[in-house]
Amino acid sequence: MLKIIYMGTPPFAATILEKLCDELYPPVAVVSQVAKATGRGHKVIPSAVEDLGRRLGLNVITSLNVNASPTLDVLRTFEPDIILVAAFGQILKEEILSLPKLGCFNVHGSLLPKYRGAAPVQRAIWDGETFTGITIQKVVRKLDAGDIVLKKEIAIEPEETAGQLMDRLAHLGGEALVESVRLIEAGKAHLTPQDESQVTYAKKIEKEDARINFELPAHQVYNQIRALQPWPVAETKLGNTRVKIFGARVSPLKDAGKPGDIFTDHKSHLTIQCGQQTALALTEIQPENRKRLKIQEFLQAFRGNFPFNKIGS
RNA sequence: CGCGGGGUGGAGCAGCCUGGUAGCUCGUCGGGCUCAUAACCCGAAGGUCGGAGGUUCAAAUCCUCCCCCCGCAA
Repeated sequence: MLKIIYMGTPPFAATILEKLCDELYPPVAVVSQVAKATGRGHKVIPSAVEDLGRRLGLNVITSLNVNASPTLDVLRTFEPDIILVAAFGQILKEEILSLPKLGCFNVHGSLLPKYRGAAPVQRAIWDGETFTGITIQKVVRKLDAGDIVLKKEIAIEPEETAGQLMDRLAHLGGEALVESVRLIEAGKAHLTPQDESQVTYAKKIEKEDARINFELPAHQVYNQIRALQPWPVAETKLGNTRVKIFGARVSPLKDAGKPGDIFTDHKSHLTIQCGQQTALALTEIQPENRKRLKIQEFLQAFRGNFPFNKIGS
């Protein structure tokens, strides 16, 4: 029986852990980030992986730093054959990488060497890619630069958000990981080096990435809106109110105006002029402190007298 | 005990400060107009104003506690 240590934190990693257990590869230990006081009222909520691990009766370890001796010492006692990592959120140092006989392997949400880094799914959507995938790679000291065990491709739907794609990738990632573990266990894995000339990076998404720039063409804004769900969600300002944009579609332009100009019938649609003669019709938005509203519902509050003719700051 | 906004017919909101007949924009149902319509006109149904106490002649409105939703920050 293969002794596996699994490291992961968010729902993406939990989905993969579930698959692993379903396929009779339950880890001897699960490592996750420590639950922090978070959210409204600073409630302490365990990570998705910690939560699932406990529900499945697995041996769950939470650690602020797996590379530090208290946790490291515990991990050693398991004498793992292999360590599997998915969206864990900590960089593994040499002591860990050399711990398991078969090595450490990672589930990455892109087709490496493209989109190395923290936000491969979001960046792929933002860039308007039409397909992406999962790569199972050996973990090395350089981030996401390890040899590849296998890749699985998937199409990105035209209206798909990062959250939806992430979900699908998690399932694909589970399959890819199980397949890889079988290969590795049987000694049949062929590790392929990455083509360094094709490398691109997927920079971490920051809160500041949320601000929409309507000078850009509508399709780019639209991609941003899809890429930033469920977090941090693309936003702009309407008067003094911050407004998150959840849904929109590129719209044929009827009137010409400056980027940020609003065209509305005060009733059923609200279209914004974007750059390069394009326009974006908002379909679902959320003003701060309110819930998500279809554009018709939002406009209703104004009773046919929507007072703004510009959006953005 | 992190900061803040909100819960009013099926939907979205106003009214609350300065207590005194439940309002607006829609939707629904019925009727009319129209070649026709998600358009227009007429009419109707639908709410113990999140819950529980309290103050008052009188509470959506003022006070107390509780529940739920949301934004920020982390």
